[in-house]
Amino acid sequence: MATRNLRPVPAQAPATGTREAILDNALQLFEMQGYDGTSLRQIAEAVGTTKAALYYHFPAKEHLLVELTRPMIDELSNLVTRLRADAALALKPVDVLGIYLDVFLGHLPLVALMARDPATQNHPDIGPRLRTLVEAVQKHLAGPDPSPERLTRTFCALGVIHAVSLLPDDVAMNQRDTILSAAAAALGQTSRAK
Amino acid sequence: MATRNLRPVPAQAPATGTREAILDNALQLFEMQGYDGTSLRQIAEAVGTTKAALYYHFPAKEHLLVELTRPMIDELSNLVTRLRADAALALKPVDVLGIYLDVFLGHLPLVALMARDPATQNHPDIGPRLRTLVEAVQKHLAGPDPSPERLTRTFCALGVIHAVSLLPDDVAMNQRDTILSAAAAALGQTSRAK
DNA sequence: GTCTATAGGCAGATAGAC
DNA sequence: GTCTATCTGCCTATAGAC
Repeated sequence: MATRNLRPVPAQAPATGTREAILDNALQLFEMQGYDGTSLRQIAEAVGTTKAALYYHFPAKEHLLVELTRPMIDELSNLVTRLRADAALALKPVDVLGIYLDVFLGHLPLVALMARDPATQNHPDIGPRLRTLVEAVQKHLAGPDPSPERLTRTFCALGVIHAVSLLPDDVAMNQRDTILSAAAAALGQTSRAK
Repeated sequence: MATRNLRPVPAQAPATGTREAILDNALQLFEMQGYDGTSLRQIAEAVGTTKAALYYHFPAKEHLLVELTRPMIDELSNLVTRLRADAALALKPVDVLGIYLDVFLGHLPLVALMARDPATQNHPDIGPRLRTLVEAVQKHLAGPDPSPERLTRTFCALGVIHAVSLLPDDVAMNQRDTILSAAAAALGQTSRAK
């Protein structure tokens, strides 16, 4: 019941069909109340339909979570694939942070859910997958045989990016370069915010 | 089920009485499964007692949350009081970040719960209070009439500290100065890790 | 594709014996 | 201070009409 003030955020479709309306409302409610704190009755009411209609579109409540998180998981997966292919090479740490940040900025409403909801983190198809992907990015940033300090700093740099979910929406979208610069600084690299 | 490696953390009692055992087990379960995902039956089983016994010690489930979070909320409150008294003065941004970080490190098991659980953030006696306190620290760090960049960087610096809940426990405890250094760097200040 | 009605289970919470 | 037994209500999910 907020976050739709200025221009439309590209990552969120305008909810044409019923199925999209369900996902849209479910995401908003999950974000506010958490997955376990949100009942199918609430979602159905928000959409303007009934619980039974929900079960026509989704076989179980947890499938809402899986469908909602899939796009962002897939993008992270692509990033990690790219990192693996690129193993020896051209991507500098700042570049990796930038791509990682852009994935997060492209899915802001989702980030809050994935970063904060225990039900999401504990779902067998989501939590382990997400942790593996983040760990892969972190290991890449740390480089081979990292010192404890370097390791800690990679966690800190990712922490900056994960914190975008706490930013006011307009700040997050307009300050991309500042955030990247802060993350790079936390990592111990300097980057000119253009 | 961890976090007890080196010197004892003063904030976590060893659970002597039943009441403490209940709080102890509740915290662990809330951390793993979330507040809404944890039933009183589970807590009672973990403690080795019954649901009814829980109700002798606590009038309702939500009081577990309030009791668990109070110590850390109080410490944050003290920090903010200190900042207000100190308004004109001696505490540099890096000092503030250091104190803030130490509060978090002193309550690591709690941080995960307060940072990530929607039920905690939505509880009327916890969420609003916590947000007010963090906002006060953030405003103090930003200084008077901050630029958008400065504002973003304060969020980033706090994001580094909030990320301690994601660190492996041993890293968090042993790398205090590195974390502080990264947070200061994100803010745009340099700090020598001593 | 959406509805009404309902099954079946487990949640939080209470009563009252010991 | 802790127990057994139970109440009430909401939850996820299903059956079957339209």
